[in-house]
Amino acid sequence: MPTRNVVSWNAMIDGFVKSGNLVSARKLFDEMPERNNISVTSLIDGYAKAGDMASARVLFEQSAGKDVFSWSAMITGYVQNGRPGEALKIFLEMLEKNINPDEVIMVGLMSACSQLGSLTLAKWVDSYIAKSSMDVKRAHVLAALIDMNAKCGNMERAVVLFESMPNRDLISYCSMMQGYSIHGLGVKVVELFSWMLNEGIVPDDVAFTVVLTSCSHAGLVKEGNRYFGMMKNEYSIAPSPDHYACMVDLLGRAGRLEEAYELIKSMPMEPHAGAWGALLGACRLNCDMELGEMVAKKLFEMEPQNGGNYVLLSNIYAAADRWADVSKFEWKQQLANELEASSGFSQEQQRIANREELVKEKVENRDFE
DNA sequence: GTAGGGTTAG
Repeated sequence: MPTRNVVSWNAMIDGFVKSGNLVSARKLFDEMPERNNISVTSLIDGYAKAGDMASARVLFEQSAGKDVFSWSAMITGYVQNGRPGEALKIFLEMLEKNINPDEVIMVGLMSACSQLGSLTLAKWVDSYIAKSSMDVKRAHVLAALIDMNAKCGNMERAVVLFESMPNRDLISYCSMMQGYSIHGLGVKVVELFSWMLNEGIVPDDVAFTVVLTSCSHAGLVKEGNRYFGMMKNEYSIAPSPDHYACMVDLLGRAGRLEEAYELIKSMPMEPHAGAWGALLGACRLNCDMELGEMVAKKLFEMEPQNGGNYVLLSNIYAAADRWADVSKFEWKQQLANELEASSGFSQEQQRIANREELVKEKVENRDFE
């Protein structure tokens, strides 16, 4: 029974993909006597999850009779690898092939749209879904719609969608809170967070990241501290290095540099560059040259290729009227930029970024009707 | 036996 055979091969391929063993997945794929769309989609997804969109693309182009699943794997692959322009492009290609998108594809497209921040596209996608026969009440679809509208600057629409939900879950709350956060409405974020708790929804590490960064940006020190404690004590979530970085940022912005520094030193793990970077930003904000120099020195060692650190230190010197030091570090920053530009990885990143910009521009000028 | 929503800097 050849059909049955394909099914078992596919199950094995998917097993390898899910466990991250792409080499074995590929080996099976090459060796199997007969392949179908499912084999291809599994492997495309594997490459996409591993960040290798080039291989995914080759496989996709080679496959005959592409279906919604293979298109979907490509679209979400680009989205998850931060290449929304490519996701959009391939979506448009799919429409030209007269393949109808389903909910999963639209969720991917909305995520791409959020990343692009294009209100034009957001409006088109929103009405496209409304006109379609898709189930708009599905949690995935709604959360994506809320996220897209909030990130593309249509908060009113995001609010309407959110309030129309009969059962809000953790993700839709996070989308909404993040939306308020982006728009500088930290007080609303805190309010929503407590509503969420009142509804009996249990926050996770991401939810705390959202509320903590929001408190930090809005200067809500007391609340931030409270949530940080709540996360550890009431929900038994061990703070990640990123949570610590949020708290360093929160304290630092509020001018409490000493406490911020103490917090870094008290971390149970080695602080990452993000935490030190938050402290350096705070040193700049509070014109603390002594601590700033120390932190900057550490960061120059940890990530010499990051030009931003040189900028921050030279800003600190500028504020202190130490112009000789300023020019010294501006020169160093230039060096760091050149270093970054000369590495192949960054060139690739730059190439992608330029391409994304181009696609975005085209989208803005396109008539979505 | 295949694809899906939320987080992190200055």
